[in-house]
Amino acid sequence: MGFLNKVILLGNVTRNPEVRYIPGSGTPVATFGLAVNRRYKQGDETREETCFIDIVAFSRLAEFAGEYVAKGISILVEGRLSYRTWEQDGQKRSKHEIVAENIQLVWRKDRTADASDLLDDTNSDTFDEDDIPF
Amino acid sequence: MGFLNKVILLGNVTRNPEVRYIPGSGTPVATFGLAVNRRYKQGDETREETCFIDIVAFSRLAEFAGEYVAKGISILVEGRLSYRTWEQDGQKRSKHEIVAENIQLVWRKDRTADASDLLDDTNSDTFDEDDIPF
Amino acid sequence: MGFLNKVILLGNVTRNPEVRYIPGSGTPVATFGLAVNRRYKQGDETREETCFIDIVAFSRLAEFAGEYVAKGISILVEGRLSYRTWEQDGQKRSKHEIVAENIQLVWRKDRTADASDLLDDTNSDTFDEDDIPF
Amino acid sequence: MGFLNKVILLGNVTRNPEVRYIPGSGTPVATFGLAVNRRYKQGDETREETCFIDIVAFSRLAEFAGEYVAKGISILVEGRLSYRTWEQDGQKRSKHEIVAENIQLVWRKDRTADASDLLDDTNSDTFDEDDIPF
DNA sequence: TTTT
DNA sequence: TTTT
Repeated sequence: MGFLNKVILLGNVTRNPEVRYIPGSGTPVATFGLAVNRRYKQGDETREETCFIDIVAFSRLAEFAGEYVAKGISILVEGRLSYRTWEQDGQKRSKHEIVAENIQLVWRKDRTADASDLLDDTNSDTFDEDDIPF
Repeated sequence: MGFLNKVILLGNVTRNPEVRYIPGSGTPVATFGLAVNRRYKQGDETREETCFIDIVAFSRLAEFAGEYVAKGISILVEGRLSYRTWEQDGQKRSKHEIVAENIQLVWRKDRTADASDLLDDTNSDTFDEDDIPF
Repeated sequence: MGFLNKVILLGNVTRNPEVRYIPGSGTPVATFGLAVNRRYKQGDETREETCFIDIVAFSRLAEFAGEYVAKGISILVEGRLSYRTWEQDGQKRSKHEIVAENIQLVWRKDRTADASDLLDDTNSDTFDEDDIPF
Repeated sequence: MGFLNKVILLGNVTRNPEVRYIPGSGTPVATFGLAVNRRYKQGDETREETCFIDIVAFSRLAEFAGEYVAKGISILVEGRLSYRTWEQDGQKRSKHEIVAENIQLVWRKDRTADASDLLDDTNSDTFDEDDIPF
């Protein structure tokens, strides 16, 4: 059957990549953490919530990650959502992570130069004139 | 700061939506499960892995889900990846889920009419040279 | 430099695919049209606008398109936006089209089972209680 | 009916935004150009092609663009593909552009720190541009 | 916990 | 386990 599984995240790296090698094939596998923040308004308070997720990269992209991705930098990750299950000490465990298919290093500017506050009302047809802050 | 958190999934609904109402505001919240399969080749075997993830919808989209989404059907979900943490019996628990921002009901045709076999070789890490037809 | 060019469209096929073969290599190339509608409200009128765009597929995906894609059906196309320029009768001409990287055949249900009207207000944080139509 | 029209582009701004105001409503509208490059391999040569497209932003996002977007900078644009038609001097004209729904300012690092080379082999086809039959 |  |  036909499916689609597409994830695009722009966020901050929370852990340096760890690169391992699959026994046998020797394929490199890199794992690191990503934090994607989101600012939203609740009444007149601005709140923030953060999505933490692990990123996994294979092969050449793993080598790239091992070399250029580092804790604290901003990256853009395109990939697919994955769900892994395993047993640990007789317990079932499971985990969501992103299998990266593309990684872009970006350097985001400071918050004055950012459109994220506007996000919720950016459709031309739901625009609230009173809401413009400048 | 500026972030991007975009997820698009086409898969099968694994559980009928459960609709609850937020105490106080009464905002409807619907939750249901989605399975997104992926077929890939390992050597000359065709394998399948499934990503299971919970979908959460709010407000009008929750009511829509409660009315039209049902176990077994195929849907397209656009939304954002979310990570929730809470305490349960003194234990820290956490969970990834998708906050839906758009849901489309689709009806997929049978597998003969599908391009998913072609997709698998596009990952650099599962690529099988013998498979190229030209 | 690093770039990202990602397009995902769910729409109706407006022309049967035409399949040609690149001289020399014999690589198949399929071209067909796609219409993606959008419904929105202007005041209290519901309006509709349609985005027409040509889709190009290569190689195995072109063969798939030639076989299964047909005028009138609904498909999901994932790909990248492309801009071609050429000369015709001494005139510069140019064109945007989508280079498909994945095509899924879908069969959409009738409009009663559809969330597209809800699209503009589906964020939990911009929800307007007065707006709920049921 | 249900449709999906989602575009995500990371590229360079080619023209400073021009901000106009819709007569009557006074809604701001910003327009500027974006170039999204793509590097790919043809045999053992690395080639580059560029997709040029105009971006349109409305309302608060238009004001944001007028203030922060400038020729030469890198931005991430999320939006939808749009197709406009009009008459000019008795001639039918038409145009594709992106209606922005989110803009992120990013600052990309130099090319050594980039994964785009790795991306190219993920397309199953490496076709020869000179051979396209139209 | 699971869909096809 | 966490980034800004």
